[in-house]
Amino acid sequence: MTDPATKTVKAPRKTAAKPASGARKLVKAAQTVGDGGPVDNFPKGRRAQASEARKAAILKAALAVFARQGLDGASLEAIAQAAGISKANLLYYHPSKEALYVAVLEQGLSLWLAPLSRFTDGDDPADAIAALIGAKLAMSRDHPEVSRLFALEMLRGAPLLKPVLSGPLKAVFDAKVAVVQAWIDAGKLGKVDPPHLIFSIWALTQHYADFAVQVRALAGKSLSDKAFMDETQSALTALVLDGVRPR
Amino acid sequence: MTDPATKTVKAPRKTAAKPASGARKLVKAAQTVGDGGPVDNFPKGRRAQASEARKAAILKAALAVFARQGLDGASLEAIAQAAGISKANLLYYHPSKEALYVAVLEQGLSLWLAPLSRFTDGDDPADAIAALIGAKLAMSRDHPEVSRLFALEMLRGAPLLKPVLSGPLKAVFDAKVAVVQAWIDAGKLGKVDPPHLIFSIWALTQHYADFAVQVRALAGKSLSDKAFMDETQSALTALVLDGVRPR
DNA sequence: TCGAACTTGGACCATTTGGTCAAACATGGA
DNA sequence: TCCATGTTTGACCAAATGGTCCAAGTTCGA
Repeated sequence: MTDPATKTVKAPRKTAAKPASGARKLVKAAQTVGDGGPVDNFPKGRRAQASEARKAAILKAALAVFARQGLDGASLEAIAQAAGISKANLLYYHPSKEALYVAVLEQGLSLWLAPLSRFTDGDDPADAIAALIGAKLAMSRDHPEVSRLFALEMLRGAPLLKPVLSGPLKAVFDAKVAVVQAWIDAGKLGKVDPPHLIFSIWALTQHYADFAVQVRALAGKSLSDKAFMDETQSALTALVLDGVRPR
Repeated sequence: MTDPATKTVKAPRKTAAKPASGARKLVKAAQTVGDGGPVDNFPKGRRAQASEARKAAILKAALAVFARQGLDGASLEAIAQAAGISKANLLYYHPSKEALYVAVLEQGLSLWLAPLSRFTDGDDPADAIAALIGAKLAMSRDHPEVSRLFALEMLRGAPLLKPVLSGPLKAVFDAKVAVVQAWIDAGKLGKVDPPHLIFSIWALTQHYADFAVQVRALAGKSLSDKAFMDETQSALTALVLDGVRPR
């Protein structure tokens, strides 16, 4: 603060579009995926509790709205209303719409990455693959909005997520590719293309969240239907493991 | 016009949200998918030609912008600029943003539905399935924006497309499910779940268009790369036909 | 050649919306 | 009890945006 003028200016109405790189924050969040974040379990006062509940409510409401309407389509007013607070209050917790969006993305990131992280080398590749399919499908059932949010972000060209994709995610991805390759080398798996296998499992499972409307229109069911969930899981697992050709 | 007042009022600024059902138009478009639309090949004047070219340019520009930014994120100004005309002129051709969006969707519908329509009963299910995968994958390579546009529409809950989904598309879908079932009954195919097989093929192939950023970030390639295209096609075909388990 | 019909875009307008501000309201510790 | 600190919101503001209007071209058939 050597310039005395800056003291009074106080940012003259958002000049130009700031770099606004919430991307950095997302990369950090992706790296600390397993640890569940800061624990801070010391005794909370009523106020702190209420505040935390509100913050959670805001993120939940924002996720719901963003996942349906997209970043541009969502209005702060709509999110605030869904969270049961005023728009001004919403902006008290998150300085801007994009910051809120980043916070939502950040929160979803761990859920998003968890299944692949748990995909580890084991005796039976078939079991590991089945487990991965199960985990991702459960994710599509229990948190379809998260899946949709990420799909939306990809469709935009992932301006905020790209650093995560080519950074932390690529690291995990490469590791899992190696795992699959090891299975193939050991003769435990047919000669498949490891990267494509992972893409395939993602595509197959996320489809049921992202294209849920279509699935519902054509099959008449959704994953929230227990029978349909089971049926889908077996169908996908069978497809990936054995394909469709008669044996 | 019994009320003299209405004469001067002249619709006081778009009253309430009209039904605005461009959905009807879409359903009709979906039904006439194969015929390539009205042919009208009578001699065209210079004017008509230019007009047609402009219309095409508009739809192309609109597709590009809508597919990236979504209905809400896209601005008429941006589309007009991409098409090289003024916003007012754009609105001369399409009465509203939503109407333009519907027109774009309508145009993409035939491309979108074509591969499945061509999926017919034949001697060898393996060939038919491989062909379907090839066609859908080619679609992802040659018209990724169309794929993304539809994905975007699904993620929104398909407000405009739902009638198409549960109408014409469901009809085609059911027919193809029957085809697959017949193969199974004839012992030409393993005991797969026909609806899920179709969903799977859609999911697998569209993934490479919709999640192209992610694929590029993780695999370093995209379908426009000939080698990667071939590799992807074999990988997906092999997966669907034979699965990953060693034989 | 001439005018009716088709095109085109600059100026405008109303509304929506992201964001700011200051004043009112809690609340919990001293 | 009292106030410093943290919350909450209604009133506002400026920019962006969908859409309208009208005047100025263009084209093409008669």
